[in-house]
Amino acid sequence: MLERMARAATTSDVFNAIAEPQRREILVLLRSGERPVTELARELGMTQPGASKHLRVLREVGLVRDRQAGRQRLYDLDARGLRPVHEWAGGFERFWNESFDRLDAYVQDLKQEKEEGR
Amino acid sequence: MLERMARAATTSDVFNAIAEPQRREILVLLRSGERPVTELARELGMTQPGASKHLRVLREVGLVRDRQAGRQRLYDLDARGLRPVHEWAGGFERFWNESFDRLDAYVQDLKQEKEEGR
DNA sequence: CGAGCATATTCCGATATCGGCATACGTCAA
DNA sequence: TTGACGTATGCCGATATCGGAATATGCTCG
Repeated sequence: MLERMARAATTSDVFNAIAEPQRREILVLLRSGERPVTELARELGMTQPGASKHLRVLREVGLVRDRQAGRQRLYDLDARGLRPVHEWAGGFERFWNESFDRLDAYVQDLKQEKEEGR
Repeated sequence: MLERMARAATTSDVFNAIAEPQRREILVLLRSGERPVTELARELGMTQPGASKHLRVLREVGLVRDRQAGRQRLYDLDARGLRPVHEWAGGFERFWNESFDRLDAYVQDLKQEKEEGR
């Protein structure tokens, strides 16, 4: 069934789902509690259909849950899917610290040269 | 100049750059040291042009550095750009733990019921 | 300089993305 | 039931993505 894909479907994994800035903003907003679509749209300055579409993606990768509350549909955060992202990036911690050390050493060198210079 | 964009350019931010699985694999490989393009391609089972293209993206967002070494171009990890990703995801730690707690509580409940049942 | 290896770029096709707009669906309340 | 509100879906245009294949560029050594 699969013809060649142009890019991993945004709907198929968390890394793709959070590649879109507005979706990250939605997730951040949801940390302070569940919300109906319209309110999210308003808070983020997007249209209602826009918000709905992003929420659909987030739901499909399991980052949000929804429940019906009267006429409204409340969306709620389910952050468990972000753990793999955190862990994956964390696997590089040693390396960005290393880079920092190098940078730090470099800055130290510059300072020293300057002081020795005058 | 900017006509409407279909998606944030993959080349413009780290979140998009790491949305592609093969690029994540490249980064992981580079943790064990710098490598020429061909070796990366071989190790990941991709074509040379394919590897080059992914490396270009990674370079443009600053996740890798390259240096010329004879005929080869060696690519090296610069993981500093992954720190924001780690931190962003880390901002949800409290929430996935919460979810875990809930799940845990639920499992406990099930156990208890079972024990009380017999 | 010219051969040859290493890498980058270009062009292509198929597909996916995102935003906007119109509209369908769903639920409640009178 | 009908109306009104809240939300989802469908379609469109512009653009970007990815992989493959061919080809261009770069660098080194004889």
